[in-house]
Amino acid sequence: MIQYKNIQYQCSMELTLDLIGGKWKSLILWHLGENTLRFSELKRTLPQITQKMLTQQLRDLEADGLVHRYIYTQIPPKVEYSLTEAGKSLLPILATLCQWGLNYANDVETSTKDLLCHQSESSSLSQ
Amino acid sequence: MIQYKNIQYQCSMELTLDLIGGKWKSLILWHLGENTLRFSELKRTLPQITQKMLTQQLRDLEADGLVHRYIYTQIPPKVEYSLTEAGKSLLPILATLCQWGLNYANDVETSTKDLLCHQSESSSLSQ
DNA sequence: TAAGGTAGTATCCTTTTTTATACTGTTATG
DNA sequence: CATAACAGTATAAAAAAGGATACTACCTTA
Repeated sequence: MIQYKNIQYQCSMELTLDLIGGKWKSLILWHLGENTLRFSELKRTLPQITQKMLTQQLRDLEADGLVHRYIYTQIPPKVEYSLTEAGKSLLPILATLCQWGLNYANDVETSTKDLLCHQSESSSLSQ
Repeated sequence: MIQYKNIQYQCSMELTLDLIGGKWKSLILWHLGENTLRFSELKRTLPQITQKMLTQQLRDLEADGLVHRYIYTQIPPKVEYSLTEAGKSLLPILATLCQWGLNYANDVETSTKDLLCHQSESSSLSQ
């Protein structure tokens, strides 16, 4: 049992999911791990995300103290996003998750190839 | 760039998220890490989840080879869920995530207390 | 006969998430 | 003047996720 922002969690996993779950947050954190990035740079790094989503997720991450937002008061506007210490502390875990996905896909790929040896036409992506 | 089930991922993090993202999957995996569980036991472990969601997520996890489903052909029905090797390989990472959430909440709790000592009106993040 | 446990489906509905589109205001460039 | 880049907002709509309820089929117990 753990509490954060007036929410009770039976398991700290649920808390973790609230902080970094969803389609974009861990991806954003991951890409900010390499560099400090401006809004538009981040947008280009994640071409699929919409401006609204990017703004929203960054605001959430900022409110949870995982991302820092630095506004240069200049024109045209310049805003830089970087990881806080808390955000940085997640990087090794995200790296492990990334690597796990890679290994997983390779293992499946390999065992799929074994199967494909017995099939006549293997490459089409019928969908 | 990585591929799985005819989907292209720019980053293996996205693949990982497809496999274990969402509100329930990592929670289910986490609870199955301790024991093999029957459907109804799992349901009691996660009281908030509906039968439909539990069934759906378990089917997804099974299709991705993370969970094994063993049906006893008996009446009343008995179905046991357990982690596959791939599922088990995730446990250490989930444990780390869990621990990270715990540390995070404790740190925030502590620093919030510090702040409150000095604080009459300083907290508003006007924006 | 009725209720309860088992592991689900089926259907409809609500909520949340995500997307699409248009728009703001400033400066610089052509 | 028109366009583009910047960092967003606002609004509406679509899609996905999640929830509520009822239902199946079988057996056991009362």
